[in-house]
Amino acid sequence: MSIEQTKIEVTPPEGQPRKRMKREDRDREIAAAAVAFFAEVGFDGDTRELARRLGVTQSLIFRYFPNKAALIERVYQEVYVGRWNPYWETIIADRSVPLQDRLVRLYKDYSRVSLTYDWVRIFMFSGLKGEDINTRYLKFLRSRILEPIAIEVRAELGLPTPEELPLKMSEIELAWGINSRIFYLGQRKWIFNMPLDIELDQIIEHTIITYLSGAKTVVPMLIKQD
Amino acid sequence: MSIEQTKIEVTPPEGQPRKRMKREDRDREIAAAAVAFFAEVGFDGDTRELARRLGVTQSLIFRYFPNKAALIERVYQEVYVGRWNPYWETIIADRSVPLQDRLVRLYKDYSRVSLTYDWVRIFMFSGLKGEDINTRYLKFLRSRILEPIAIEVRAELGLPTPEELPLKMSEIELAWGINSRIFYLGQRKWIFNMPLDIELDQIIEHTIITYLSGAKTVVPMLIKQD
DNA sequence: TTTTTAACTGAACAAACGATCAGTTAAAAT
DNA sequence: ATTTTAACTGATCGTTTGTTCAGTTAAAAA
Repeated sequence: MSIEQTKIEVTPPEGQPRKRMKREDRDREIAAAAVAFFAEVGFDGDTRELARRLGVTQSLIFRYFPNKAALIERVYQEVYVGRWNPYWETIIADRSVPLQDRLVRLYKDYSRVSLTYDWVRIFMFSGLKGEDINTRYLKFLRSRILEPIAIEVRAELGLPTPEELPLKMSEIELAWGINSRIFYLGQRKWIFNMPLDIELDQIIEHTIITYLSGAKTVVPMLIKQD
Repeated sequence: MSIEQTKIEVTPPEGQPRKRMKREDRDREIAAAAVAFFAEVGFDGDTRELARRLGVTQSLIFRYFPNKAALIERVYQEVYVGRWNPYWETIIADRSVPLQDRLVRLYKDYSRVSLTYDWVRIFMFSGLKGEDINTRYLKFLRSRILEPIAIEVRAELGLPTPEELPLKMSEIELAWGINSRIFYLGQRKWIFNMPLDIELDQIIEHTIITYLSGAKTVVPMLIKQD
């Protein structure tokens, strides 16, 4: 599914001139290298260095992408669009499994893609650049993950369904708490150089327990307001 | 305390040549403008544009700072060191006030500085640049805020003191949850362009309630493990 | 008013960068 | 074996950027 599952040879055979590749392969190779490179140094990283890492000349990059902005756009596609797993959306609604287990399973899996070096750093670089792709991603996340979670919490606590009583902003806001927790772990590790002291799986479990026990206290209070 | 409390005139009087300033004043003016400028565009922002905003020539900046790196170092000082409020450390330990109220008060005040445009964005820019100042700040935060909170939670729940039983990593990790929640709000607003749907004060209250009710469930479990 | 001090300017340099293009050559087609 | 195709290179251009410095001038000292 994601690009790095394809084994790509980047270092050229020592001494020998680099073999020519089919357009499609080279295109993917450049895109993959660009993801790794820009994740490391940011989007101001220069194309000569990127070319050097690929073992090709800088001008070749511009034969595959009309300009640097187009290359960056491609990086966004690879990371945001290419790595979303629709399976996550199905886990949440499966009421044959206890809610706590569903959420733990969901976030353990989600964190395997969204807590990678590339993902975390590119998400921040693009956000700081003012790209609207971040806003779009988070709106998507809210509708596909956070709102469904808030709905399941209603059911779990025996409260009215959203049809009977629409979700409050603050219920969804409570669910943001889970994501903020998870994402912050990635930032500590990949941006702030503060490695986690305990195991990720354990933190995720505690995060879910904390969220659910908080929700039990707060949500009934919330839906009574005005 | 912080630099922006001093009223600084930045736009030069129309038409008139810019008045000369005392070294100390100009120094502070440049530093303050640099904070705002780099927060907006990142540390790759060019010094000519910064000078333009100040209404001076670019070469003047280099008469006040030996090079760009020194100017950036100054920005770190302004934001990280200059805005820390020791009062926060005293709120936590005041047992004449209920713990929930202490934490709400602490984080409402803390968020007034750490959820500003400048603070959030510069924190990320410097982190992505690989500066160690972020790591140092977070270690400081952990020792001055998070560990004290974990200690107060022990007391609140009638559990052994840290002298009797040292704090577990996972107890501190649980307290990170509060900060990650707060910081993420700042990122949504100032980086991802996802304005909050409900009031900040309310979110903080829910965050604290959630943390405490989660702690009541999780902490007794944690301190029994090996 | 005159002299001295130091805040400030304008022009310039070298390095780094995105982008272009005419030419080269490996590999596929004949 | 020869031709055709297209992947790739190397050199170069124009801009932007950090940094320097000799000279200018407002304000303080005399």
